[in-house]
Amino acid sequence: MILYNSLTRKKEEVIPNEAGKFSMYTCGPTVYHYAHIGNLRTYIMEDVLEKYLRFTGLDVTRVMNITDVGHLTSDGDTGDDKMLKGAKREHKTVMEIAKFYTDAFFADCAKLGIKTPDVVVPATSCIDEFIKVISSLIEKGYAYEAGGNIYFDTSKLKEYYVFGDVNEEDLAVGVREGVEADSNKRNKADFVLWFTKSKFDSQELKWDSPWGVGYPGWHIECSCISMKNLGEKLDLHCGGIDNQFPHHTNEIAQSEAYLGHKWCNYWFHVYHLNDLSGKMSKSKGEFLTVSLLEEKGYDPMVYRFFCLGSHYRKTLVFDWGNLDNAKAAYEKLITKIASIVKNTKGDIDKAKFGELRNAFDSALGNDLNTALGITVLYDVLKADINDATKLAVINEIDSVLTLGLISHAKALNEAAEKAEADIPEEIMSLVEERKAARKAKDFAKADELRDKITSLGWTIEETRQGTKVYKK
RNA sequence: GGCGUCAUAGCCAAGUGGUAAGGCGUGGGACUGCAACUCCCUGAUCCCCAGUUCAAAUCUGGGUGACGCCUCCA
Repeated sequence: MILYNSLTRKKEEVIPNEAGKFSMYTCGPTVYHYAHIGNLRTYIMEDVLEKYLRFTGLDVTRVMNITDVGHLTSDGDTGDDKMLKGAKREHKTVMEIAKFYTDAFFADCAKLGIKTPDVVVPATSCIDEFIKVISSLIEKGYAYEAGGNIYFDTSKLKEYYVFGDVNEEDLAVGVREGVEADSNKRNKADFVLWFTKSKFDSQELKWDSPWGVGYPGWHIECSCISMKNLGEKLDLHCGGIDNQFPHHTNEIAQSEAYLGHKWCNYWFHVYHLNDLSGKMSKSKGEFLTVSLLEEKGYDPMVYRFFCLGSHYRKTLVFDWGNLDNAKAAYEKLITKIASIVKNTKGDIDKAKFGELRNAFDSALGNDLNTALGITVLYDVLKADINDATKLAVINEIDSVLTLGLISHAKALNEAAEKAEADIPEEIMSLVEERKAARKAKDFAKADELRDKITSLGWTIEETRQGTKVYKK
């Protein structure tokens, strides 16, 4: 496939290190709170990428970390630990918080059709690995101790700013409020590998290390977890665009300093979901979670459909009107599929099947053009082929898009049948009464009866197939 | 200030030099007692300026705007 590589800033043909196999690393969540739907956009797009790579025949191994320690709100020496903040807020221990929000994260993922990666690793389970790599970095002269902490020395690298041509002098330091420069650092861009003497000393989770009792910096976990599980050469690393710098830049610095050779070939960054006022965050505006979407009557799949309608390298603006737009489109799509899902007779037209499958393949194969992939879905529905063939193609497409197309369509049909069977006597007699009124052209009475049926929580419609009654 | 991404109809969006796909919405129509459903029809010269070319939304140069990052963030 062709994919935009953030590292080279070009679209490139993806060539695995080892033919037929593919290693993929994903920056997982910091489990201090629920994920909001902006966070989840990234995981949705990564999920589609993973499934598409499998669709093309690659044997993908995907690893994700869970950040359950060491992620400070500031990388200076002064920030709070996010995990500890969460724990304080909820009067729980850090481990309880981590467990709770890890479970919540995967529950949300499941609702959105996001497959759990093959390997999921909490940072706290790899402390030995971190210590091993940090020790080695010190030995090799890439890290130093200052003020009790271990820092990575970015001046030892030939190239540190790999994602853009940055002149360090031009970096604005402390542009954000509340960020202080750390005077222990030898260079502006140096970052902490291990904390022992943080000013913030109430850190709950600490481990012994050659440099004293402490805890790891944020960046080291991803490098170590990736190298431990996927080896010295990684095919693709993905994450949200905001992680490009400093997190991913630092990962490359550490990993390649440690390994002594190139580490990861392709970098995939998903752009943000914004609201009307800009970047979505957990602290401002509505805290949009999957549960909130459900409460408001949106199937989580509608949100997935909304995301797939746009390109991962484009900022997507969320507002309820846009989501309604996606909801209407998604429901219409399901309705259309529901009308063909019953009719599976006939042979699959192999040639047409291949043609349509190819159309989808080349859409996704061109820098993951999911919007065009969805268009292929409409082409399939309109194509002059039998329903069995249509369903076969849709099934293929949905193995990548995971919009629950066929299962939702079947559920829709079943629900309609069930609803019909479940209509209580009381409603049924009103419906019959209304039919009689209509026949007698007493439309005032018919409308009155429809209002009554509606007020009892049922909906009645005249469709081409006759009167349809169903629970709201 | 530096770096990066993006810029096509009300919204989402395709398009990778040969004369603007598709979806949602809107408006109109068919059907229906009405409504809903369904079906049909309906819209843009592509942020601006200059250049290359027989031909540019697509290439080049210069602007403008939005968003992101520059040590919390997906």
